[in-house]
Amino acid sequence: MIKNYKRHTITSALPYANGPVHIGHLAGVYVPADIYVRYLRSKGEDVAFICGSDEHGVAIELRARKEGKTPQEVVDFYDQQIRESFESFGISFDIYHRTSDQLHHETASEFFKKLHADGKFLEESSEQFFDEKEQQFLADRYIKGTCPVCGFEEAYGDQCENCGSTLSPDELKNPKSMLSGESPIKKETKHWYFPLDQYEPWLKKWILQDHKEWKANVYGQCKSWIDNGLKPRPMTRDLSWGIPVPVDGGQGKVLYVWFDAPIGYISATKQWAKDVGKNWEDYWKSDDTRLLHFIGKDNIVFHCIIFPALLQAEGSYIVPDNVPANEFLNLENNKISTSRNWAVWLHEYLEELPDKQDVLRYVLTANAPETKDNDFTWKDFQARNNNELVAIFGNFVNRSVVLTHKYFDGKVPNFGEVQPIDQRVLDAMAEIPGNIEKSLEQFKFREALAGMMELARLGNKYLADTEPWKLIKTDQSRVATILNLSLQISANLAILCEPFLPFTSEKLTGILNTEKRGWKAAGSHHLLSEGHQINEAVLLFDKIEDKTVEIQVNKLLETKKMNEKDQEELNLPSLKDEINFDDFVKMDLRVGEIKTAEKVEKSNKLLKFSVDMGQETRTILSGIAKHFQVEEMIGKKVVVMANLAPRKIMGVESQGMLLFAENSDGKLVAVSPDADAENGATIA
RNA sequence: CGCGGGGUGGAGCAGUUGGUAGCUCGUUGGGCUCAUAACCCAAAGGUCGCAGGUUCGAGUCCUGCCCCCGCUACCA
Repeated sequence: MIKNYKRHTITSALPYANGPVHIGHLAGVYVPADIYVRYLRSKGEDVAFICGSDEHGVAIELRARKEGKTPQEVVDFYDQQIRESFESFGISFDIYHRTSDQLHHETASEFFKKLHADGKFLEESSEQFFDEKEQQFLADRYIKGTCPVCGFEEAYGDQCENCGSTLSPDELKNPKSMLSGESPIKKETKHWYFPLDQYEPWLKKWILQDHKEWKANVYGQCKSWIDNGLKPRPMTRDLSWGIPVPVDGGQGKVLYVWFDAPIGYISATKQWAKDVGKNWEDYWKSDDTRLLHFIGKDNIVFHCIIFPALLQAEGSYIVPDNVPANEFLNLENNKISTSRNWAVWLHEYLEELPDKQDVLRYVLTANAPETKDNDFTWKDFQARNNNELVAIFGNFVNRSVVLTHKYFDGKVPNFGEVQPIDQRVLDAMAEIPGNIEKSLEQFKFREALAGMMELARLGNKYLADTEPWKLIKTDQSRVATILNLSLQISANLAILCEPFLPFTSEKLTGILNTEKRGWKAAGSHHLLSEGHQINEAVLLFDKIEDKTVEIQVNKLLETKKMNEKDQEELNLPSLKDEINFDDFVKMDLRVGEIKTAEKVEKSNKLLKFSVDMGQETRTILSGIAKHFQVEEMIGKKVVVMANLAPRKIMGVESQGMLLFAENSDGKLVAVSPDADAENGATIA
């Protein structure tokens, strides 16, 4: 099934350089990729582990504008920060490159030119919305207007949030630019389209037939895309920040980020090959190279459909053998969000929990979102550290080493006669590396990690069963055998844990006073020779106290609260134009009581109320069905704008308006007078 | 009726071609004392999202529905 590959090119998603990286990035992409790479290297395989910053795209341009910086300044800052975070966590890239680099610009341009020269693109002109004030073409999502289907006024250019209709910007009534708020104009623009539909037969065979072993989430997503019919996709954009379109007519346009970013893998490989004196083409154009992309689930279509099709179109490249995409990690029950600052940032973790990189690597692997979204909690973090790393792994090693010093002056004692219980341990020890390998080859990192821990658990049980601390009084040579074997287990752990816990592996190797061994040595009980002097025990892991974890939880809550506040301030609309007293008294606000409430047919937003206003009862429509249940409204006192001109909505006349407060999260709250306010009472 | 992934004891996960529901952690009880009050043993704990259906028998197959997440706003 698995071909005999000569070398491996392993990429991990390029982080977008407009913010720091957090535990979600680590859990979904970089830790699994690093585990796999370290495992391959440990086996002596030829590996190129590639990554870098993705530094183009509309978001960076907007951010730079907002912060009053140049896009280059923005990406320089985050590139540096991201780079340092990865390095500190032991993510062992062979190269961490950047897409703003000259070499990348050249590589991407060449790639584009080649496809262009070979006639692989379609050129098409169309009218696009253009914001004159900002001098910018507008992506669908940056246009707002009235939905032609339901009349919702805040519909986006691609979809109406209210009725769910899929739209195109042309269908919107009163389109407005979200950048300037102005009405955009139509302007003609030309773009280069990549006709994905032409690659459908090839994709069908390549993925649906030949790669049934891909993870269910990946395979399913691809199948869905292919089955739904592929369409040409524009590979260029009307922006200024990015790689200029390198062909005639491309002035003022740049390559689409999703065209240029994956090529970043190639340019990074080029740079690396140059640095270490290798031939980059071996890693991208040779059939005996295995290409793997580690990504998150949001990137599946780009890495499984678009990029491979581009590579195929170019003609000289290999395509990925597998794309082990993970799902997402949540944090304390909420989606991780950069904009809402709901995250554990790596650079902060490193400062606040120093020397605990392996703990996080462990927790994120044990709880990796391999088949579905998972949740990271600090409580779980603490439990896994204390109950698994400290209690099982660290404790076993410590016991073995301390006993060896106590009874044999820190020299590896002689291995004597093998008893049945020893044999069972030897057998299990010999079997475990193969099991871990099998799991790793299927990208089941949770399972692989559990396999490694099984060996530590086995060690503890072995000591408990043989009780050398009792035997020492009667049978020293038996104790020698037991401790020899315990130390051999520890030496095995040093090898097997290296992909997962590289810092721990190094520490353990130091305690055992040996050289670092490769994966192929694992399973043996001759890793330490008799009489070999080992070093004093140092603790591999420390307990994490409640207080430490509490600080993190509180910090998270604090940050969240603060950000919510900021967000609220940001989101509070600026005050409307000042009005004079005469304008104010024109408004007739009154207390009303809701008598009946019902949904308006064919509208999913409108509720129809009859409101007791003292002298009269009015019919009032309100677009709040998403926020309130019909039942909870009945009997409620509300504030009514009583002299608003009546208006027909969905065929029913609405005689006034109910007042609501809108929170920053968009939730509506009724503005309710106390129950003893009389119906019809005026408000001033 | 968009499409895809997921919904299994308190938490995280396995469950192969349908045949008495398993693992790790936690909990409770016991044992041990070499070890970071760590370790070892045992027990309790599940209407397998809901409702139907096929079958001698369904977590596993079929139908319908519900919930979470992604595709779908600077988020891997």
